[in-house]
Amino acid sequence: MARKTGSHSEITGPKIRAEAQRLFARHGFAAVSMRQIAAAVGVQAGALYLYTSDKEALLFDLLKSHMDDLIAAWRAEAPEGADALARLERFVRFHIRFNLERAEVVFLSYMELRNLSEENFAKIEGLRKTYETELEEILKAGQAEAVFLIPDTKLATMAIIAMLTGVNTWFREGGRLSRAMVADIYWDMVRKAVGA
Amino acid sequence: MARKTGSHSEITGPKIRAEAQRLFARHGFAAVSMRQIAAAVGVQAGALYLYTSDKEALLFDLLKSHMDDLIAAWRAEAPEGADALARLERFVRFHIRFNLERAEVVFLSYMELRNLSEENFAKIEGLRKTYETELEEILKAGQAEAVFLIPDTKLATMAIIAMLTGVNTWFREGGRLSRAMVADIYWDMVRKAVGA
DNA sequence: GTCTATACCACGATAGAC
DNA sequence: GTCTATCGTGGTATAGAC
Repeated sequence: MARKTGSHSEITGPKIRAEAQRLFARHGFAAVSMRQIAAAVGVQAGALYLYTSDKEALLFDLLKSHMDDLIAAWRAEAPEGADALARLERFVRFHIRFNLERAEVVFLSYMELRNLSEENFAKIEGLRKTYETELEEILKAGQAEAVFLIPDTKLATMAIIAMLTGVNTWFREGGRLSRAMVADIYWDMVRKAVGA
Repeated sequence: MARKTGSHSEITGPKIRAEAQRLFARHGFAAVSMRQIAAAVGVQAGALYLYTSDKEALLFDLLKSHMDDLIAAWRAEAPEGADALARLERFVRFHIRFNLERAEVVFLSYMELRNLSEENFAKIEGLRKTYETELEEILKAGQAEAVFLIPDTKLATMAIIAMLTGVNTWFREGGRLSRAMVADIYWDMVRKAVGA
């Protein structure tokens, strides 16, 4: 506790990001005002500009951090030496778990890309492509090992990611199925879809 | 040609819907102003209110018409007497084709539901559920006939719809694959996923 | 049926006091 | 670091002329 002034910068910054994420996810980026975010944080609107250059930067930082986290988390968890089937299973379970844990920002990263500048959009799309390539490499490897039977690895990549991310649109905590049961069922469908 | 006045109501109404759809899809509902829509149509902002009660009604009408069209088109095309495998194939091809033909409003119907009032939201969700049930009934029938092997028909319904609708996010006319080839490949993956 | 004009309000962002 | 106050702009929607 080196500081003893009234400064709150270490807490206000993260609070702004958290409230912006919550509000953007709930109402949409364009529908949320800087005043609303400030009110949720407990400061005046002008104070937000000590932490962000403008509203778009607030959105971009959320999406950029999320994509970085996603890729880093997958690479930390990916079983490098394993065979394609084991790697695919790990990917499916990872994707469902990671996305359900961060439903708000995942939602944002699909819905609010339009509100980024051209260059910021390109950066996020690049990271998304990086992530998708991780899956495609697994599918190609399995195809080469002849343990998968996939008509087109690019389309299979897009199909699997869309299918898995779709869980976020309907899953509700405390519903009929637990996260683990959902992951089991999706893994079964994916495994069959790739012909394994 | 009974009319010969300066009235353009028969053309202005549809034009407003078309431009609103295009602009909402491109920039997002909240980011598009009534002035922008009016400018695209070629009238003044005030004139829009002769055709719609407010901005939200404009969005709701687009989504409602789309869902009605979707359900009607599927029911007109569904092979009622056929076996589950043939019905599923028809559904897969229908969904991809229909959604690619109306990419703008499909995009809206996934992205802009938040901007509807609670009751209008419920109406659209009801229609979506109706459509999803059409697929689930096919899956249940195939399960009963033992031609499908599906761990959970509800989840399979959501998974298949998410996977198929995902085509809209990456498909570009004139790319590597034609619509027909895409439909063939997706049908192959769906068929395998349901264990047929 | 469409126009011009405008009421009224909220927006993002900045300046300057404390 | 946060506040109050404010600038300039643009939002939805309506009134009344033609």
